[in-house]
Amino acid sequence: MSAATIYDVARKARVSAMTVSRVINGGVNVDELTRERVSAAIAALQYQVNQAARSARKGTMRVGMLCGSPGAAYLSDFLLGATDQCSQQGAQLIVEKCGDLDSQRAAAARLIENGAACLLVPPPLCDQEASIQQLDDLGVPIVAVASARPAAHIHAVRIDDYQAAKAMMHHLFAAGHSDIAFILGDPGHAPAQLRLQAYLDAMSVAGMSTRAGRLAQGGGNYRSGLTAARELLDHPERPSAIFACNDDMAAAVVSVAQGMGLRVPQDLAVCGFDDMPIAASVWPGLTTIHQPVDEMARAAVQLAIDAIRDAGRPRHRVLPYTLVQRESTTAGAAH
Amino acid sequence: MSAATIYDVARKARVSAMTVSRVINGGVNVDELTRERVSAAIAALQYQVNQAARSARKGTMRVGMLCGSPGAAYLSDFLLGATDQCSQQGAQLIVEKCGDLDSQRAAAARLIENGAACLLVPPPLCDQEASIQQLDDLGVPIVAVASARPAAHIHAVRIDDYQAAKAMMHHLFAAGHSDIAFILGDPGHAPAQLRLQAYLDAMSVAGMSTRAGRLAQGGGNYRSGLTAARELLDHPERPSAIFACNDDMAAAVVSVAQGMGLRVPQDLAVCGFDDMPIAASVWPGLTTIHQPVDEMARAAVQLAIDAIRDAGRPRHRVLPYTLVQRESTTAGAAH
DNA sequence: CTGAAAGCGCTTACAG
DNA sequence: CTGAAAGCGCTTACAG
Repeated sequence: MSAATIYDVARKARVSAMTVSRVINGGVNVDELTRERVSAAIAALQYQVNQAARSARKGTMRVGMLCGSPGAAYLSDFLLGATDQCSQQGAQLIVEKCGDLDSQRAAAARLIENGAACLLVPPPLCDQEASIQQLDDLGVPIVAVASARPAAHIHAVRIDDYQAAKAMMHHLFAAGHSDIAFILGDPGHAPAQLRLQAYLDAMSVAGMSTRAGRLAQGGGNYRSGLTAARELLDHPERPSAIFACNDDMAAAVVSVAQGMGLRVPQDLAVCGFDDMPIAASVWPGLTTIHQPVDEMARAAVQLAIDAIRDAGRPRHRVLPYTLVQRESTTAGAAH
Repeated sequence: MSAATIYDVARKARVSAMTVSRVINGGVNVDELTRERVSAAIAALQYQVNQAARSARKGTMRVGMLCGSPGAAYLSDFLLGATDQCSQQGAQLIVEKCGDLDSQRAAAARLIENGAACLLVPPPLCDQEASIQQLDDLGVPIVAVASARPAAHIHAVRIDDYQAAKAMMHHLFAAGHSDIAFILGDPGHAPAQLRLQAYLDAMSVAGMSTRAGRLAQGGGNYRSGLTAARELLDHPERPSAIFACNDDMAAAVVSVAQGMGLRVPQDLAVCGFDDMPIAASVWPGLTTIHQPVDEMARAAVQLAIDAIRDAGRPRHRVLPYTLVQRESTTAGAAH
């Protein structure tokens, strides 16, 4: 049988299609009892709005996305989540890549010209003040994704990087580590600064002043992780654990350690951040913080759609992270 | 002014909307002169079909995509191209991730249940015979993407991996290299075998029998590239160039070489394959083969849509690759 | 608070 | 080869 239409629902609830439409669209001016009858009919018939028909009437809702780092590992997951959420809502996702500020301006202009009524801005763009400022002037709402400290006047979806890094530190403490080193991320990556701050605060609160040779600057990629790891592990007194600001660098640490004949995690515990595919594919698997990229993308799209439908105060959603325990910190650890 | 509708075109061409519709849909039974009048009107008015309205009438066309390696570097570019092409054609892209054969069966079933009328199958799935066989039984057309040797009875989009690798060999020959080593890719990656074959054939045709110690097995990722590079460069007589089966491994070769104090490209030329983001981000930049991932995705979607509209003989499209010359093979080379 | 009517832009039978 | 009519499923004014 084919899908139920608004008329099926109307008949079952003994109202007009108009009233069903009102209920669906969160409309006001519907009697509470009527609303319940309609809702019950919708549930019974498993009615779903025909998005194509809706779009035919209202025009297609378009969500634009600015993409500043085309090679980013999280991007494909983000696109998966974003396109799916758009489909479900009958919206269309349009994406433009861009680099510097000038190209961003051009890309944003193209998105808007093509009908984007709201812009999604992932890192690193969402963390650059000049970038956000420029977008602000465009007159469409902005949704920052995974920004470290989103401005109050724009929408935002993120995790709490600070608390997540704290949680990781407590995991290491609980595993018996006290001499923990940290590899910093790309200086341009704002959330990385929060992670560093959490490391420093956790060490300080635990009464473990960070000794010299326990911090190394990384650049976020695997190669920079190799260099940083060598720097930390060449120290005469090795740390017992290394917390890398992301998984790529943590994977590099494991590789360097193993190259030096160290066993992970027995001789050196290693942990990362982000839970990118590499975290599960190296051996031993990396203990890390899972960022719910897919859900963040869906949430961002939903904020965008809500903002398009009825502009309201900017909303900030903080999604829960998960500490994923693998073998790089705990021998024989279960997932 | 708002976009032109089919009625605007009809009025301008002095025909009915019906006839315009026929022309748009490649319909038969239209007088040649009428068709020309209509086409002219379409061009003059810059008419574009309102996909939402069309979908409202015909139902939304859905293209399914099976995703077997969620972390793959090409995936985000592929999704970008595929979603964009789908939008333009008023189709919807739905994606399901999967792993082994059982999960593939389930994922494909879900796609079809959700309305997918054609399935896009990227690597590695499209190169596994069992995988294709299983999908064949589903009754929807299949489009293999970047398959090495696509079966004749399914649609396919790819580049000519063999010719591309040959071209790379000729580039190296032209740069004065004759003692060239090769790092093999993931054994499960079928196109990698074509690249190896091209290397072997090119060496043989050039009269340069491959000496011992000139082949190293890699796994496709950066780490395996490190190991393979060390193996090749520890040989008492070093090769003058290394051709890695993909960019990740080529980047690793550069790193190992530089760690040994070798200058790239003066002491060692290095090249990769695929033109992933890493190829441009390392120093020196990697000479590599550009795969037009975006266009391949668009072409795949178009084949899918054509197959849905009117099932015909399977079509195989071979897209042009590009040899991208960067600094890793030629000192001071321009892009 | 609720509904009858008209229309979004296109396509599907059905005539001629 | 061409067109008038009806309808896809929904929403937008407009009444009441």
